[in-house]
Amino acid sequence: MSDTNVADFPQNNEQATTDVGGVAGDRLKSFIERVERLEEEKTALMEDIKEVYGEAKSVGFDIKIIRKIIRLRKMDGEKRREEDELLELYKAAIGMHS
Amino acid sequence: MSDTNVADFPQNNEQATTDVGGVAGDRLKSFIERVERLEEEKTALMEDIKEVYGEAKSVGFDIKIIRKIIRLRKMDGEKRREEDELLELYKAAIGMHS
Amino acid sequence: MSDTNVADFPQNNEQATTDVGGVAGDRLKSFIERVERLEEEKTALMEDIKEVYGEAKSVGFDIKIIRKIIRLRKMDGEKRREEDELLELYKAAIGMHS
Amino acid sequence: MSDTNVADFPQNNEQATTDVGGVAGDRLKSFIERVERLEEEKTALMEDIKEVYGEAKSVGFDIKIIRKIIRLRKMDGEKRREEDELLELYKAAIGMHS
DNA sequence: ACCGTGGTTAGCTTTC
DNA sequence: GAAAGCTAACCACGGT
Repeated sequence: MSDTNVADFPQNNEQATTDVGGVAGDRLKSFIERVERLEEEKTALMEDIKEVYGEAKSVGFDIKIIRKIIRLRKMDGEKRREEDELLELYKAAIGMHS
Repeated sequence: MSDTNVADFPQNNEQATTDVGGVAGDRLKSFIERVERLEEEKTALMEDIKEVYGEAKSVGFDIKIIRKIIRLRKMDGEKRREEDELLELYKAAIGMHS
Repeated sequence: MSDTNVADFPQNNEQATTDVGGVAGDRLKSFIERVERLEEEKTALMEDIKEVYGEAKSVGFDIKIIRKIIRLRKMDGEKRREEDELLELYKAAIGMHS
Repeated sequence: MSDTNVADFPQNNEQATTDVGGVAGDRLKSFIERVERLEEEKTALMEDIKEVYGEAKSVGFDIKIIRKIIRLRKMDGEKRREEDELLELYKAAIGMHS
């Protein structure tokens, strides 16, 4: 935390939190840390998602198909074309080559 | 959930969970729903992040600057980790196992 | 080159280059071939890189180490650039235009 | 070149090129620089490719379609499915919605 | 409203 | 064949 603290860049390290160069240091720092905390959580979530996919894969599912299904459900409606692709994937997965 | 349930596609809708076309329907459905739940959380998090940025902006900060600082700080962390890994590699190369 | 010429797909094969279905055939073809040529060069370059690694390996170096060093050096460059950009941003924020 | 020279890390800076810790410094440095040079060229090429796409776009072409054509030509054969997608894209481009 | 940039995801290659 | 790193494609945001 101390060595490469970029956020402190235009800031004095005296006791108080006051402005330097027109930038309210502490306020800024607080925003930065809030974002960083949220991004950490987001990263954790992304890892969780990956794990679920890994689990599904290890049980024999085709991740590509699952992803497509999820995307499809999100779109939900329009894009019938995607459904066609899914159908093709299913057929390929079953070994039913078109 | 009922209208465009693509996941059910190659599946019979009888009572049980059994295989259809080599795909274990219920198992699949469970994976899909877990991912969807996690992605919802992720979306919420992304909204939170946006809010923080918005708040910062409304108080006069430049979002671009904040983003760059955060990226820089992330790079610091990554760089340090890479350096540690490199050191490990060197040690291993010399035969100095940790 | 002649057998599966997909690019010609929506095109008439008459003498001239004119539009078919709203797509200017010759123009399109030219772009495609330029990209393909560049990608060939890129592929060659990637092979060269591989060769260098192979050579290094054959002389006893640990490729993993070399890769990591290169990545680290690249990060250094990127970080410096980012820092410069941040400085510019700060200056702009203060109204100190370079 | 002088400040963060990671490659020099476990190396003495005396006059000669000799081994330190079992690693032949100069030799290593040479490999690293060769790779870096090649990667620079590769990056330049990637930029050129982007430019071509940009040019095509500025003249009204749909980059997505061009990419798909190029991919298709590279695959050349197998993957009739891709061709179907291309057909759909064409139809959409022309405004002929399926 | 468009463009450019940056961040996310997906596919591929390569390594263990 | 599983895991990771790399590359490429995609998408969304912010700025102009």
